[in-house]
Amino acid sequence: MANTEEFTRVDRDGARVWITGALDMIARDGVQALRIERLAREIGISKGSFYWFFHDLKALKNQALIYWRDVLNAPVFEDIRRIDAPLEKRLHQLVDLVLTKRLGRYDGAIRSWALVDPIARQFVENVDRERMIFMEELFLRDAAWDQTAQLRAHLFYRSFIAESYVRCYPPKSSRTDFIKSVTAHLANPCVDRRDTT
Amino acid sequence: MANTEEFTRVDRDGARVWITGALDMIARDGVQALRIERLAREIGISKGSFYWFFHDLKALKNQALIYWRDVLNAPVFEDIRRIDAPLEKRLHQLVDLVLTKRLGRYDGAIRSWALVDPIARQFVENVDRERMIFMEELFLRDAAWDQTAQLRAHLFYRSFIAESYVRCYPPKSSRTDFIKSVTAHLANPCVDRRDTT
DNA sequence: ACTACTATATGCGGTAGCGTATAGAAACTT
DNA sequence: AAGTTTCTATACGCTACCGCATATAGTAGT
Repeated sequence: MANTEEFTRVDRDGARVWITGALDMIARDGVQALRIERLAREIGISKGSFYWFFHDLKALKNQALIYWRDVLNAPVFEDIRRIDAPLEKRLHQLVDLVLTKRLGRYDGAIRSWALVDPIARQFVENVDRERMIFMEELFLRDAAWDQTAQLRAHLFYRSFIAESYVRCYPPKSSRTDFIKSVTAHLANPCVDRRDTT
Repeated sequence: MANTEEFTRVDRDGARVWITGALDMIARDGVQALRIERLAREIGISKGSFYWFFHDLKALKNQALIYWRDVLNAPVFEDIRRIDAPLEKRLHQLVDLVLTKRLGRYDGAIRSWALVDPIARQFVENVDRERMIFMEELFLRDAAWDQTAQLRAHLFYRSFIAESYVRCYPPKSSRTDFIKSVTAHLANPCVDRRDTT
């Protein structure tokens, strides 16, 4: 964004090691802990390599965000769109991809990062927007007539986000139990609702 | 926990300035950014004062967590319990206290902290547990007969948590619109649900 | 004079981390 | 086989301080 002249080397294989390493380090210790030499030690590659691929730490961080957005998120949409199944089944697929296959493993870290850095925040906002368009589409296609579809889509998404930060589940429920309940509960609209007002 | 012999001074007024200042700084820049001298400059009090109240940074951090747990959370329960009203109204009160009166303003920061620090994690887990007991109680009292009460309590809570990290709302909805919808949607159980299986 | 609290000065560790330069390995041209 | 590209390893020089902890003196109220 600021630096238009990016290295052409950032999409090479060697660079990916640095990028995923950076994401791991950020996930473990927070963005502020991400340093070049520290990371070099961690992934077992010398510092010289770093300066061959990136021009400084800022560049690496930027690439990490781009990587998260483009190679860790976008493909999920495609995967889920491809299979044609009822909403609930699709949601299970999504859960599987994001939680058990751990495609969403960096979400928490990057959101925490976004709390303290405007650039990261921008990325998160854009990704959220894209994801929500996808989610709403998913819910609306299944039950276009229902007014609560959008709301349910958002509730579902937020339950996901909260997964990174909340380790508390209903009594006698495991994490997977809970997620299954949420999915089942939100996949179908509520036709008749008790009115207590 | 580790250091049993705490200063008796930590609950004095002067200490509270440091503690809330620390929380503010953590919220703005992350835990790693919290330093004694930096904070002294920020709140405009000299460093000597710090060492009069706390014995080191670790002690301050601990007090910040205790403060968050005991004076920023616990009173909310009392407030909501005191008023006797239907669930939905109570939830609105809760939203008002936590979001507009900003009693939950440090939640995001502390959860991010918990991601990288086991001690903070411990606090968050305990607070979550207490809060969920309270929330479940709230939902169950209103509709003890309903099976989804617990689930709805958790969905509601998680929507809250996600508030710190997601700035994305349904099309043409403001934040308050959305929160109102969520509250209305989750306050009442679903009596009849379309079954598509 | 005593308690509660603040300001300033000092000392100084430490040390992590940046960026560059330079040489070398491995592979693949030609 | 020599040359070129791609990537890695090591060394250096530095330097910026930042930030901790203590000591000591001062203010203000009671």
